Amino acid sequence: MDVSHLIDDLNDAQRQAVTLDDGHCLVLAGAGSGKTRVLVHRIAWLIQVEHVSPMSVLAVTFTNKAANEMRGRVEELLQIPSSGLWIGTFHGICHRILRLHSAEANLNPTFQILDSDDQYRLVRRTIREMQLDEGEFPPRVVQGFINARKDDGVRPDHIEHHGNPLTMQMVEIYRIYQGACERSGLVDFAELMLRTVELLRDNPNRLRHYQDRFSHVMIDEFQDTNTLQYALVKLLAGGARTRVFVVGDDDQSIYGWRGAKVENVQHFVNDFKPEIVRLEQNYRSTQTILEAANRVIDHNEDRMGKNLWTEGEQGDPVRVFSAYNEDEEAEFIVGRIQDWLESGRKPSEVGVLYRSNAQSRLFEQALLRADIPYRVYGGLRFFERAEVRDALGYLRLVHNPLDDAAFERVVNVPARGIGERTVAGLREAARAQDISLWDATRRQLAAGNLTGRARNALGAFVELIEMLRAEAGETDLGGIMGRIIKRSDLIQHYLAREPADRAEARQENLDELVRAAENFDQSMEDEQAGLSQTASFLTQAALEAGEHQGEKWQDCVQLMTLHSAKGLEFPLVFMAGMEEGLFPHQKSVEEPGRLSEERRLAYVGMTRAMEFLYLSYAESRRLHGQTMFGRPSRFVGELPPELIEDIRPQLNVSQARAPRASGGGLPSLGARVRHAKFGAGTVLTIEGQGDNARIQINFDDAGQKWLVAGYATLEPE
DNA sequence: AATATGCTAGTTTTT
DNA sequence: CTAGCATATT
Repeated sequence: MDVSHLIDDLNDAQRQAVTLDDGHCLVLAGAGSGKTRVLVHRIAWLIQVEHVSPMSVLAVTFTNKAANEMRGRVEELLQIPSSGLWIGTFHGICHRILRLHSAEANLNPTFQILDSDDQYRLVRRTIREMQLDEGEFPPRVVQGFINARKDDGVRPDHIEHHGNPLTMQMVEIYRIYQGACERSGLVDFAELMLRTVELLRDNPNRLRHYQDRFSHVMIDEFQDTNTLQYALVKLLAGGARTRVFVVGDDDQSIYGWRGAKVENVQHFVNDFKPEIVRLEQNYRSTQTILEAANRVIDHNEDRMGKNLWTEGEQGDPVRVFSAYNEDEEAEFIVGRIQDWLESGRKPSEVGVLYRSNAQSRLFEQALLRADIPYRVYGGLRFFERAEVRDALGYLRLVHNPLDDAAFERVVNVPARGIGERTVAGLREAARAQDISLWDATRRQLAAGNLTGRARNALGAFVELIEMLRAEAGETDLGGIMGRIIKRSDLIQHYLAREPADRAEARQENLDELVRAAENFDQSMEDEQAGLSQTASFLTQAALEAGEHQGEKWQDCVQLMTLHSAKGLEFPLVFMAGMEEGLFPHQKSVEEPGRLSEERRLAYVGMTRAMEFLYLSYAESRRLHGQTMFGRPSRFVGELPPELIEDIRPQLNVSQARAPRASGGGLPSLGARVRHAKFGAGTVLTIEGQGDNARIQINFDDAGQKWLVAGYATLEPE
């Protein structure tokens, strides 16, 4: 069989990785070095050349997008459907394993996935039930605590609280929250992983089964794995003949704050003694861009070491623009985009990257004024929208009466006169008898424990759900979904409560939801696992929240955070807001170890650019309602001068705009002043007027001080 | 139960 | 400044 197509267009390093015929492998894949290609060709090579059964290959990614792309490309290369081959996200794979062995995992066979929004609600509910102060135990923080413990593989009993009462209380919330999940048959995202690891750890037979089955385990974006994911890899790789092939880039590890452990790359080297292959040839960017990115990342310590190069052109210098303020920065960028479009190139070839979402507004406004189409990444995805979640809440309750989270969500949406007091009574009854809210409601009704209004309202609600449940038995998924939306009166609810355009958008999304249900095709695996059509649909809604914005692909300028940009590429890239405090973010500067992650983020941003790269910063910026004077980001300073073109050389703030402080009156914002004791500094803030004014000054040597104008003697410098 | 007002905090995100 | 949330009011 001719297999040359599998290796012909690969470079030496890529080919070495693809054809490696023994042992484990770590591919250190630089940005734009063709790592997906290597993974895909590796899988094809194993199957076609080494005659490995597709059943024996497990390929794991972090996102559905990556999994889908990999599957598509494998099928394209092999020219056959990739049946038997397991390709999926960590969570998708774990979900599958848990479905297959729900009994051994001590899970209700009809368990459903609790997504972050419903997890948050359940955690908040738990805190309230425990009569704890939400100020002292913010649900967000507790949710993060629980997930972080789970990501570390830790159950409440094993958390070291060192007698710290706050920690002990959080552990207790974790415990009670977990109990509520179990009773309702709900599994959160982290739990999918943790249960699977526990299942395999405590079940030697099951473990051996998977170890025997998977002779090849491949992991994408290995630098993003957390403790639990690494544990899973180690378990699966415990089999004598299992070979592990991981691809990653320590320089692109930007998710440490959510539990990713770059150290896993080093651990992998120590634990598995893999062959290490470096992919350093880049097929994306110009020499200049790569050199600049290399020089920035070079300031980090403890790297595995890697130097990107290209056979491509030198290219233009990296352009650095120093704007007077954030408005001028946005104007500049939009002006350059206009030039780009006038030269005949496309909006979709442009990426505007920034550190935090709040920065998008400026660019949205400026692009709107210039009438340039744009798309902002982030925000809610289809299955995360409130109306979709509300409708799915009904489906969940219809499907599983034990699902208290779903019950809470829909019992009074739309408002049907079931108030907080009524629901509180139901919760108490449910807890007292250790039954679900649904059963408690039915018993309360049957026992005649409820008074007039509440009884009628709850009676109608129960009737509604039971009617839907009866109908569910007689029609298909699309039919049920349609009836849920019709009978629940959700659309009326939005129309009455919200402005027309908003409500119409919700209505369209609900129509879309019905269409999605109608067109839903259950996978063979789900069917074999004994899942109902509805259960599959709900699972997919939780596990794959859908496209961002759900809009059809348009030719738009792409606005996104640096984090979202990972994995993407654009001919023209702007990195905006390159200021100390903003990027690197202040919080990352303060916490040790976080700065190098910020630098990796800068590296990720720069390596998105194919042809042209602009970095810009504003000398003054309104932030939290105050005008701040920042310094350019240290990352700008780390660029080699010979690769840079300064579009506007940085001016001293006082020369640029600010009139000099004049005797008598108040100095201007940004003015340079001199104080007898503190020396020279820059005026940051002025509050009030005349002699009572308070002036904040950033002294070059003494740091930031607040002074009162009437007492402090300030000389213009 | 829906609306008005006041207060506070303010990175990054996938599953 | 402003969005999101909690409390107060009708």
